[in-house]
Amino acid sequence: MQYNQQFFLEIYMLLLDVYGYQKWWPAETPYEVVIGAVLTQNTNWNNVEKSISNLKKAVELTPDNIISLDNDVLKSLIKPSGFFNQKSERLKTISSFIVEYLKGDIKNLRLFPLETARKKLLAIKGIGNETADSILLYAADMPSFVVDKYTMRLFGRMGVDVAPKYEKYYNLFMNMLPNDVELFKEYHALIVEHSKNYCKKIPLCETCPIKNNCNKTK
DNA sequence: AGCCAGGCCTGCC
DNA sequence: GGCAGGCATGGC
Repeated sequence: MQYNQQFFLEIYMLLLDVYGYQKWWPAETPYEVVIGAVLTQNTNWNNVEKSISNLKKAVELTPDNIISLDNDVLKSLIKPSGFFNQKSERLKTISSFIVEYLKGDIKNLRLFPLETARKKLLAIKGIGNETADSILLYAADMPSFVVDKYTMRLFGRMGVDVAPKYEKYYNLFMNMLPNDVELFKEYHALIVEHSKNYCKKIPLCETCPIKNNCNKTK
């Protein structure tokens, strides 16, 4: 199919019109974004909220406090969001990175060029593409588009045939969209909001509000 | 009752 | 470089 800058902006406008501003990421501080980005790996956000609530009741959310938590305590606090053995370690690793290389403030990622900051995050064990880009975009306010399974499924259905690699989708969005942090934030949030309800199974497409743009329903 | 959720790593080919 | 398998809980 033919797609260009206009196509990607049209889909954005369409989603915005249907769902309205999402105002992502749902967190009180940039560091809480980091916590949520790790905890939501392959996990429903509802479960992540339980974990974050548990953490907040236990300590003030700072990298130092998370590092200081006993491992078993940390695991029990984040238990609702699953994979707690891996995720407890990942939270400590990223927190140590923030303390050691960013003077305790994830916002200091902004001191580096985007490419450099991205590579630093991806070098951390347990931080993959989506988690890194979520942190860059929503915690550090840097223009790194977040691609997730939903994004690939939705745009794959619409005939964007760069699947299935994250890198290819990432480069596509980075090249096709104006370099605008607020646009990136809202676009990803809208894709998620849309995908929670639609684009799962073909029968759902019958009532999909943007089905006219989807190859599968044509 | 299964399937899925805002992934990532490892090991094998 | 691609792909299955493992990781774990809670909601529908």
